[in-house]
Amino acid sequence: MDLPGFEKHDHGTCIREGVAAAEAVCTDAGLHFTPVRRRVLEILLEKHQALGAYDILDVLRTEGLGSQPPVAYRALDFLVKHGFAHRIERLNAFVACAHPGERHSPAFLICRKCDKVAEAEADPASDMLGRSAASVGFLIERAVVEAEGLCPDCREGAAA
Amino acid sequence: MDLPGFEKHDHGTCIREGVAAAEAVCTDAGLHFTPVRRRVLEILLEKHQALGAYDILDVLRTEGLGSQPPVAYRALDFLVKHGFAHRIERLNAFVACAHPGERHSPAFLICRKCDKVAEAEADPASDMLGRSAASVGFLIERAVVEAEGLCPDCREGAAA
DNA sequence: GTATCCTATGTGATAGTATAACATTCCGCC
DNA sequence: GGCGGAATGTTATACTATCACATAGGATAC
Repeated sequence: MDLPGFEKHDHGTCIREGVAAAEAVCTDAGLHFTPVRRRVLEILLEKHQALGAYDILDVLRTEGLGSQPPVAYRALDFLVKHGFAHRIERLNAFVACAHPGERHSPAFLICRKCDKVAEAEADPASDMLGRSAASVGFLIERAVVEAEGLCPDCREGAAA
Repeated sequence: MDLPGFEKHDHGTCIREGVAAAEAVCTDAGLHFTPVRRRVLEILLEKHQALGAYDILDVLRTEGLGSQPPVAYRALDFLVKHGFAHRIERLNAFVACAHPGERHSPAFLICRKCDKVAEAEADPASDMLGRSAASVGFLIERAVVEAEGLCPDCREGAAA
């Protein structure tokens, strides 16, 4: 499995590909990939970290792209809805999707030290939770799976 | 697996046992199971639903047990810290623990229709996420696993 | 070409969630 | 009876998110 957040990679490529993928999907589906939406996705892609809506709004503000919370929230809603970004419930924050365009049910590994977030795959039907749910007749529509701990780099540096 | 939230049960027993278990653990560990803490646990145990901190505060207020947010948050922090309750990140809300006193890493099934929450077990090391994490060297310390969907009862009643 | 509609954006106000900071009280212990 | 730690009371404020309504822009129908 590839966990882009924690491995060496060409980050410029990351950003370009993320934006390009979103653009392609939008063109295909007739969605409007407007300047604010594009810029918010770029901001998210710039780091493998989760950013709060107000962090993003701060950037938009300095760039004259919007100054009120709804501007950021609307762009984020669009990105999340169409699978270009994900919301991290644990952090009330957002990350760019690592596999835009593909159907997936994401799981996240969140480093509590450096705040990096990696996206893994966790098909809810296949694991223990899925089996418990099936056994009582619960229908899972969406699953939030967020693990918190230490990434490989931070583990090395610190005993705690 | 037993999922108390969705099965017929004697709910009075639920409450009494929950409080008794917490009391026993506190006595053992020398923790102070104060009136506010006890009452907040009771409030949570009254429903198999997640309650917001301010919902709880409303009840405390009518009973003269406290009127400001920190009162509720402090009691909830205590209950969560010692495993008598859990926070549901997806809902910014809290539920009583279904297995107080036992070590466990909980997973939740949240019904989007009736808002009931059942607690299941999801050992993060055993599933797909655990394997991805291990394969890149990520150390999982805590996992949030929250599935949203339809409980057995609500599934019957509704096509959607 | 302009009327219309739909989508997106701008903006002010407010709702909902959570914590900081500091004073006070309670209780066990010396 | 004084001390120290834990819990609580209270005020204020920070952070997260949405509502409501006005405006703009671009496509389509006539």
